[in-house]
Amino acid sequence: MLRLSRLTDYGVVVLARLGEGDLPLHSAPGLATRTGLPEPTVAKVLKILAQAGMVEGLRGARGGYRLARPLAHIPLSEVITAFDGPIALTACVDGGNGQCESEHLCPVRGRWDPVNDAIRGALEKITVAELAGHSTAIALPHPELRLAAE
Amino acid sequence: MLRLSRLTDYGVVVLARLGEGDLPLHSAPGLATRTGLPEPTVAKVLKILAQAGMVEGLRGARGGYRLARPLAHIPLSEVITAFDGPIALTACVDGGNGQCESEHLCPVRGRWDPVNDAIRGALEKITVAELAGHSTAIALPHPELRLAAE
DNA sequence: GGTAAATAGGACCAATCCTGTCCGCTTTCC
DNA sequence: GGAAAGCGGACAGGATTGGTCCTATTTACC
Repeated sequence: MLRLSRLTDYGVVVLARLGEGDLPLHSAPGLATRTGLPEPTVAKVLKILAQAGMVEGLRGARGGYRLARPLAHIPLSEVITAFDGPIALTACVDGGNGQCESEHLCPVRGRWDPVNDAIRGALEKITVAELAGHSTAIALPHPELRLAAE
Repeated sequence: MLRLSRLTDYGVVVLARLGEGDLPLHSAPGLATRTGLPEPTVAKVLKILAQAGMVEGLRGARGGYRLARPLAHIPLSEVITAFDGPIALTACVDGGNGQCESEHLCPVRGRWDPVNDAIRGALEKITVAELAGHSTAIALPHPELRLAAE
């Protein structure tokens, strides 16, 4: 179904909550109650977001997480990459040196790259702010996501 | 990794081989040897392609499969839909009535639709012929896959 | 008319991947 | 010094997918 992992979905939701701006700092337990997600899961999501540099974690009592950048500067592609790894539709991507045993027989060798690039490009153009909907984002549907050849 | 299923990948490869045009008819065992894929898998792929109307199966001895349409008329989105189901990045899509228990808490409710539409649009624009590369396709990289806002 | 070859359809098992959770450690405020 | 919170890793359960096999049906050839 071309689905991205559930963690990625959670990541966007958590980021959106973090950007709601009433408080600059949110704790993982607090975010858990506000999102309706289980607390250990939210903690895991925040850890991944912190490692990827989208949020900053402040340790110690009265600690918590805050956005490292405004949501409008976080492209969706970055969230997906943090949780799901590189954005690519097939396993045989970007180089793909000899890891496919039918390589010499494969008629589509290397042809997937432009497709992957197109998907990547689309996901780089939309930001989490636009998904959250409470920002300076353009109203949906996104004009920049329409394709040139239409 | 935003990957589509391996079967889909096989589907494209098998379609590409079917379109190589030397013979109009190919048997599943024959395609298996020509693609380097195990025969039962190729058979399964062909059955799915036949159900989806992209290839036609001719039963009986001297039977086989042939393309129902030229590859240039088979968009990549159709192959993906046949193997992986509807093209959507998240589970909460297109309607999504009450199947998400945190629905009332979710700040990104319904916002994914334009993203999904953009991906769908990109995958409808490219055909299997272009992936196969032996056709009347435009040379890569595909100009129609570039986004408008660049 | 019989046999062989090939598709059609479905069921099945194994393996992989993902999810969700938990633990111990470190840091910081009160 | 204690409590609260983040950090890092490990781990088991479950769902999904991949790959295989079996049987029935159809058709060409002898």
